[in-house]
Parts: sequence; C-alpha cells; structure tokens
Amino acid sequence: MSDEAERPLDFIRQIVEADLASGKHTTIVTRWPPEPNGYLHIGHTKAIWINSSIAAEYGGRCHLRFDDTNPAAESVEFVEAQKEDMRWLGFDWGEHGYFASDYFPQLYEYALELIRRGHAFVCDLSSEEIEARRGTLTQAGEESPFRDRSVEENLDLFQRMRAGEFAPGDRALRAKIDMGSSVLPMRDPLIYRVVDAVHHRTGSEWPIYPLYDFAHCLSDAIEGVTHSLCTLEFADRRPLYEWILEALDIPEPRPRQIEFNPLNFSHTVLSKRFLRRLVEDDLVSGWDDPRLPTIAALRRRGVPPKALMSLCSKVGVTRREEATVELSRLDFEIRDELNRTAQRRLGVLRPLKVVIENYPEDETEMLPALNNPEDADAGTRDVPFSRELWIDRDDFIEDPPKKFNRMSVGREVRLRAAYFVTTTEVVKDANGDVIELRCTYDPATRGGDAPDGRKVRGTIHWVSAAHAVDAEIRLYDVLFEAEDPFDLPDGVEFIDRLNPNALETLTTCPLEPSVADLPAGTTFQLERAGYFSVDPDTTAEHLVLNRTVGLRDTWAKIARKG
RNA sequence: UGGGGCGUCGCCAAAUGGUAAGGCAGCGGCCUUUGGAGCCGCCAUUUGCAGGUUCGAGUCCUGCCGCCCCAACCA
Repeated sequence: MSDEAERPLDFIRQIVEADLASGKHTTIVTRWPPEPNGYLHIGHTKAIWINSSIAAEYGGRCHLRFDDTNPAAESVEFVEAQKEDMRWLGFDWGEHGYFASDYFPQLYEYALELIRRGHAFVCDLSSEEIEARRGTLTQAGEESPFRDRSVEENLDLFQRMRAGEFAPGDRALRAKIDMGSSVLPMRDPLIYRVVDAVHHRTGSEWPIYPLYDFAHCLSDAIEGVTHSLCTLEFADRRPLYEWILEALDIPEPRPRQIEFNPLNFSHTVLSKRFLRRLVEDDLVSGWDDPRLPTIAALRRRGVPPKALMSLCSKVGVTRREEATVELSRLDFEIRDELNRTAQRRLGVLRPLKVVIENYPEDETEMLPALNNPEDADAGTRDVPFSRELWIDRDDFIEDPPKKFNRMSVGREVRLRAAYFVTTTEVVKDANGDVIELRCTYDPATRGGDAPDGRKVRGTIHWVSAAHAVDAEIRLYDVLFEAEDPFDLPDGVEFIDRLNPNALETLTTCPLEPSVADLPAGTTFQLERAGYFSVDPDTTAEHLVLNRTVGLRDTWAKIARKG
C-alpha cells in the first residue's frame, strides 16, 4: 500500500493540517458520538473510521462519547452491543470512553449561565403550540409570549424544572435567538425538556435532559474536541452549535463542526427505522441476520473488519450526500482482504459421487494441500483421499459447451492437490439424471503434476466421501434486487421488494474433515466456492457455515455469453 | 417558493486558473495445481446546460436545469 501516501488529502484532513500549521491547535482531538439506542450498521463505520484515523494520523486522540441525552430511547444493552461492535471494528478509545450524561451537572450549570446572560427562557407553551408558531420554510415563526420573562423568573422556573415540579411538556427551556431566522434550528430552539424516564446511567436523578444541540457542542468543548465531525444532515445546526459556544463565551480555540457525506450502499437499507421493520416483522432472523448491513450481521457473516475500514478509506470523504457506493465494491474489499489472509479448504456445495475404479477399495492416503497460495508461511495440511469422492455437480456436463474445462466423459482433469482423473462412464437413475461418475486415475500424477509434462485444462475440488464432514451452508444474496429499494411505484412498499432469494440453504454439504478444527469466527475459503465462516448456530453434531462472499466467477460470464 | 449543500466515466473520487489521477465495474490478453489470485492493455477530446472573463476555465463570473438536507420537547 505504498500508493497510499500519494493519495490526495480529503477536505477535512486539509482543514486539520491547516489548523496544525497555523498553530490554532497543537493536538487534534476528535470524537465518535453514537446514541446507544440501537445497533450499529455499516454506515456508522465511516464516522468511526474518519474520527479515529484522523486522530491516529496526526498523533491526537479520538474519544468515544455515548450521546445519551434521551433516556426514553437508550439502554445499557445498546451501550454494550455497540462497544462490542466498535472493538470488533478495531476502534480503540483507550482511556477516553465518555458519556454525555457524565456532563449533566456541568450542562445544567451552563444552562443557568445562559439564562443569566439573558439568552434563554422558560417557555410554557405546549408542544403543539410551539409547533404552530414555528412558521414554515418560507414564513417566519411567531415569538413565544413567555420570551421576555425576567432572568429571575427564568432562573426560578428552570430550577423548579430541575427539582421535578413540572410534567413533561409543561415547561421547556429555549434559547432566545430569532424566530424569523431562515435557519430553522435558530428559531428559539428548545435546549432542555422534562422527561419522565429512568436513565440507564443516572437513573431518576434528573427530571430534565438537555437536547442534542445544547449537549453536543458543550460536550465537545468540555472534552477539548478540536474537530467535531458529523454527517451532512447536521449542517443546518452548525450556526446553533456556534451560537451556543459564543453565547456562553467558551474560550478559544473552540471545537469546530465539520460535516461529511454519509456512507450509502445500493441494494440495501441503513436507516434504523427500516432495519427495525425488517427485524420486528420477522422478515429476517434478528439484528445479526447475515443478510442485514448491521455490524453484528457482517461479523456473523464472516466479513473481516479490515475490509470495512479499507472500504471507507478508499471511498473517501466529500460533501456529496447522494453518493451511493455499489455493494459490489464491498464484496471486492472483502475478497481482497480474505484472499491474502484466509486459509483454503476443500468442500462441495452440491455433491455428485465419483468412483475411481482403479483406486484400491480399502486405501486412504493423506495428501498435502497448500493452506494459502498467497502466503508462503501458511504451510500445508493433509487431506484424505480415497476411492469414492464427492465433486460439485457444476463440474460435470455430459454434453459440454465450448470452453468448458471441467469434467466430461473421456476428458482428463486434475483433482486439486491429488491426481489426474478421466471420466469413463456416467451412471444415471430412472429419470435419466446423472447420479454417479466412474473414473480412472493416473497414479503417476500424485500431487497434481504429470511427470510426462502433459497438461489438463481444469482443476476440480473434491472431498473424500468416507472422510467428509457434512455441513449446512447458507448462501446469501443482496437484500433487495433493486439498486434503490425506495425507488418504488405508488402503493408498493419497500418490504414488497425484498429479494426472495437473499438466503438459500444447502443442507448436506461434504467438507474435508479439517474444517471441523477451524477456530470459531475465522473465515476461510472453500476453493472455487467462496469464503465461508462458521455460524454460531453450529453445535457438536451440526456444522453451519455462512458464505461470506463468493469468488469472482469468470466462467459464469463466459457461459452467459455462450 | 426561505435557508443550507451538491452536480467530473455505469459507481466512488482526484484535479486548489496551466491543458481531465486513481479505485470499483466492464472489455481484451498473458499466466495459473482455485475459470480464484497476479500481470499487461483498453475504457471522459471533456466536467449538468447556456453564455461570459482569460493567452489559457472542471476550477472565476452570470443565468438556467437537476438532485439532497432542514419545519421531534430524537440524535
């Protein structure tokens, strides 16, 4: 990856370098601020990547801060699940794991100060009344009748909010800015509200909670964050972010909010709302269903976290919010990583029996096979070979088309790491379906090379029938066949467009026995079939594999063209 | 229709007024004990459109067109 160095800096790194060069900052501090209200998905990877990689590249630090200001939606379960996902992704926050709720006392003091400075007021309007006065995109809003309360009255009321004297919705603290602003978040935004819920960390200590706009900029300031990186939909809130820091006279250098484009993919959905729909309607098996784009699902499917980080760095950072990455780009990164690191094994997805007629009935020999041709240090393993084998049905065609290099009557091919074999006879059942191949082998070609130098055009994978371990194998395809699942005609829901073939289950797939020894959680390659990982549904008696991603299939393309 | 942002190859994305990088996909070929991997080559006379400024414009100016975001006591 030496070309990495030549890649141009993205616009955020340019800002960071300029801030370092000008002396505005000497240490870069970023932060990744998830709300613990659900599962992380692949889109979140980008924010984790950009915040942590910038901190690492410039010798700074990246904080983890759970943005837990809405107790009604959050829980310790989500905190723990998200932490597990982040660690798996390789995000190491070290000593800098925080919660916005750590700052509730300071935030409350800041709110009091804002009132004292005449920049905030307690509003008695109901939610509906506030909404009615907000105005529209083109019309100014109407000021609250409570806007001009005295500092003393506001202080008293706000302290009584804090004391728990008011019910949710009865009183709220609002910043006093400009109801006529064309920037909607500047129209006297609420900054504290009454919430009747038990917070997962502070319990019932606080009857009031700060809203995002108030909590976020100040939490950044408290932590000394220099660059507060968020996605583009927050751009409209930047004026408010800066207004609050200014109104409280937060000392320079203040944290600076910079927005970047989110990571979107074709053929899937990322929004929490839609993912929840799939899970709750039992359209998938759970939050870690390997068809889903959640981190838990990708992990279960066998995707290496490095592939995700690599994808983020290659896709890059811009301000094009509509940018949508083709899902095949993710497949490429997964293959690229796994090709270099994954061990190879032999296994058959759709078995067809092969009998080597000139091989002794009772003999078994162990043949060494390369664990990873890309990695000289990966060594070899012994694979048992015997008279009766399984091969894949796709590797035999009785009447082969042109360019078909695999098995057919009278044709010699190589069995990977074993021998050259020639099909002599085809056995069929009453329906005329091929159920068995009779072959002969050439003992001189042991290991896969012919001493006389003759060549074969095809190399086929195989498994010794007597030694095979059987597995259930789950094959996956895109969740939605359409690139954009929301490009729908009237009356059609995105749910209606789920790909019915996104999961295909094969029940009895013979694999070489050493697959059973692979540590849980590792992803390996079944040669010519794809990359697979052991699913947690596996028991001592029942092996379950997920296909992480297939191999590039050039033959499929040739065959398609005829 | 107010505000904010964005339009460069099918997708992502460089180019910071000096003559359109790179990756993915695709297409040829070489090589190969995975039809994998690897290697080589091809793939934008042109940057949404129309004008203008300039010796020179994807970059600057003007006007159009298109797309995205913003009206939770969510984040």
